[in-house]
Amino acid sequence: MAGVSPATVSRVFASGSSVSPAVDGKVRAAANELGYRPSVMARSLARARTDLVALVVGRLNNPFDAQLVEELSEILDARGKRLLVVPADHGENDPAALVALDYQVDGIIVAAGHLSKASAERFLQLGVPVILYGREMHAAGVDCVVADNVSGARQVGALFRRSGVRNAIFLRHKRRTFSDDERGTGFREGMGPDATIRELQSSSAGSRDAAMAALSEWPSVTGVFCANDLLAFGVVEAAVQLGLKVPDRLRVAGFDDIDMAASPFYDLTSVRQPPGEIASWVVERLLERLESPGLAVTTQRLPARLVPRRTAPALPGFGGLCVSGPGNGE
Amino acid sequence: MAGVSPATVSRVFASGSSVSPAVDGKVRAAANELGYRPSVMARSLARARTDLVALVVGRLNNPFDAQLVEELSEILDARGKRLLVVPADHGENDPAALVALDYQVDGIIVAAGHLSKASAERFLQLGVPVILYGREMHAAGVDCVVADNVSGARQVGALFRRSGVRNAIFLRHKRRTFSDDERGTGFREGMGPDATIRELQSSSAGSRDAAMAALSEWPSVTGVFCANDLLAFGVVEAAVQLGLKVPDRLRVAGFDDIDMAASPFYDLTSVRQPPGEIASWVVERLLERLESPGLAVTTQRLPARLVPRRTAPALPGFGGLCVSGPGNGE
DNA sequence: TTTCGACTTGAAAACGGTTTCACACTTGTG
DNA sequence: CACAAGTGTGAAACCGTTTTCAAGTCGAAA
Repeated sequence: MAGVSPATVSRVFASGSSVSPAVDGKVRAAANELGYRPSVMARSLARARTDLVALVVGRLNNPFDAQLVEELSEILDARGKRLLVVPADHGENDPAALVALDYQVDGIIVAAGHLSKASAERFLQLGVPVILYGREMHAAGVDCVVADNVSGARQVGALFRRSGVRNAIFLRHKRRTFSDDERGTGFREGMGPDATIRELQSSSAGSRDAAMAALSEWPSVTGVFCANDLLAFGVVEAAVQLGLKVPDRLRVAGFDDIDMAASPFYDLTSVRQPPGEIASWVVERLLERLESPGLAVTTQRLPARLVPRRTAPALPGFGGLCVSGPGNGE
Repeated sequence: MAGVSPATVSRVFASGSSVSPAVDGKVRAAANELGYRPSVMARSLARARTDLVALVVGRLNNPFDAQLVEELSEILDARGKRLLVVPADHGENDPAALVALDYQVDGIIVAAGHLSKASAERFLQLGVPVILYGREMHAAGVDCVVADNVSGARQVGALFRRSGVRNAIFLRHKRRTFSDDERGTGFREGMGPDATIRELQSSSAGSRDAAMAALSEWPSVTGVFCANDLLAFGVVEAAVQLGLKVPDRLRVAGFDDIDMAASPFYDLTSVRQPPGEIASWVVERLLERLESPGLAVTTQRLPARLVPRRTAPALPGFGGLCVSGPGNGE
C-alpha cells in the first residue's frame, strides 16, 4: 500500500467509521492511483451480506413482466442492491430458489407461480426474506405484493353487465395461475349470478384461433374478458375476422393495461396495474424486512383501476376513468 | 461436521477430485442432514471465479430487448452461470460497468450504447472479457455480436425503391445510436442515390405525433422506414389518422420484427433479427473467450432478413420471405 | 519382505476484506 | 498536573471455501 494500514483501508471504504481526514485522503489517493476497488465478494464473505437480491422469474414475453424486471432492477440499484436473475424453469431437481440461496442473496423476489412452499420455508428458516408478487401465499411467512385482481376484474364484469352483456367468455392461460383464478372470480362477481360465463384456455400466441373457434361455436356471446391484454388482442383480431363489430356486437377487455392496449387499432379496455408501483412496494417491503426481520407478514393489495376504452366503453355516469369518450351503451 | 474433514468436503462438492466412495457417502449424508450447501461467495473468493456474468442494459420497453434479456438469462443459466443485471443509467460518476467489476464477474455483456471506451479498456486490462451486442466497437479488444443492420435496411430500401418510392423518411430515435446509423445508411443504399430521404427523430412513444407532423408537412413522401417496430407502429397509426392508405399511398417498414409486428392491424413489414440467435452467439463467444483468453477479437454479423407484410408488400419475383401474399406493386 | 507408485486424506496457507480489541494519543475537566 | 473520556489506528482472528503439499494407507511388483 502507498498508505499505511490494512484495516484502515476498510474503514475508509466502509462508510460510518471514523478516519482522520489526512489518512482518508492518502488512502483514497493511493486507491485511485492503483485503481483499487474493494472486492464485493470478500466483503460479502466477511459481512455475511451480499447486497444481492435474486429474482426468480419466468418468461418475459408479456411486456408487463419485462417492465417489472426493469423497474425492480432500477429501484434496487438505487438502493445499493443488485439484481440476480434466476430463470424459473431451472430443472426439477434443483429449484431456482435454492440456486439463489447459494449466492447468499440478501433477499429473494419471486414472480407469481415460481415458488414452492418447501423452498419458501427453507428460505425463511435461513432468515432470508422472501417477497412474492403476483400471487398470495398464506401460511408461509412470505410477504406478498399483488394487484387487486378481484376488484379490477369485478369492475370489468360490472361494466359488461351494465352494458347488457349476459353471456360472456373468460379467456385465461392454459397454465393455471393464481391471478387468473382471481380475475375469473372477480369477473363473475361483477357480472352477477344470472350471467352465463364460460371459461376458455389458450396460450397468448394462440388466443386468436381459440377465440375464433369459441365465438363461432357460441354465437350468443357478447363479451369476452381476458386474463391479460395479450390474450385480448387475439380476441379483438378474431372479432374483426368474424365480422363481429366491437364493441357493438362484442365487448372485449383485458388486464394489465400494457402500452399497446392504447393503440388506436385495439383501443382495448383494460385494467391498469402499474408495474412501477408494484416494483416499489416489493423493494420497499424487502428492505423493511431486511432491517427489522421481526415484522409481521403482510400482503399488500395494490388497487387495480379499470381503464375503459373503445372495446368496452364506459357508460355515462358509471365509474372508471374515461379515456375515449363515454361509450354508446348498447 | 458429522464426517471427518474440512478440505475433503470441498473435494466432495468440487467435481473432479477423487474421494473414496465411503467418505463421499458420509459427507453427502451429513450435508443433506444439515441442509448444507457450499457458499458460492467463499468459493468465488478462493477460486477467483464467480460464475457471474453482468449484463449492462438500459430500458426494456422494447419487447425485443426484453426478449434478449430472457434468452441471455436462460442460456447462461444452462451453462452454469448467473446473470447480474446492472442498469445502465447508473449515475455519472460510477459507470455501470465498474459496478459489475466489483462483483468480480467472469464476464460482462453490454447492450449497444452503454459502454465507454475507458470502461472497456479497464475490463480488458483486468482480463475480464467484454461482449458487446447491438453495436460494433473497433479498436478496443471487445467482441461484438451485431445484426447486419446495413444489409437488412438495404433490403427495405430496395423494396421501397422497386415499389416506386422516391421520397422517404427515415425515422430514428432521439438518442443517437450506432444501429440507427447503420440502418439509415443501409436504407439509403437500398433506395439509391437519386432518392430524397429525410431523417427524423422521435421517441417511440411520440412517433405518431412526429409522423403526423412530418407527413402533413411533406405530402410527397411515399415511404417511411423506422429504426424499430415501435416507431413504425406510430407511423402506421398516423397514416390511418391522416387518411393515407397504407401501403398504396404510403409504405411503412420497421426493424426487429417483434411479435406485434405480425398483428393483422399493423401487419408491418419489418426486418427480422432473432433475439435467441443473438443471445446464443453472445454467450458462446463469452464462454469461448473465458477458456482461451488469447483468441482473436471478432465481430459476429448475424444475418437480418426482410419480412415483407402488408405495409410494404413484397414484389413478385423480388427476394424476401413472403408472409402476406405478393403485394400489389404500384 | 522391501520398494515403489497410485490414491486418499489432512494441515495449512491463501482469497480480500471486516471487525473486535487493545493501545497510543489527543483533549477536556477538576 | 493527574485522570477520565474520547479518537484514530494497528494486530489478529475470522468469513467459508480452494488448493498445494506432505503424509499416510494400501496393493502390486520385485
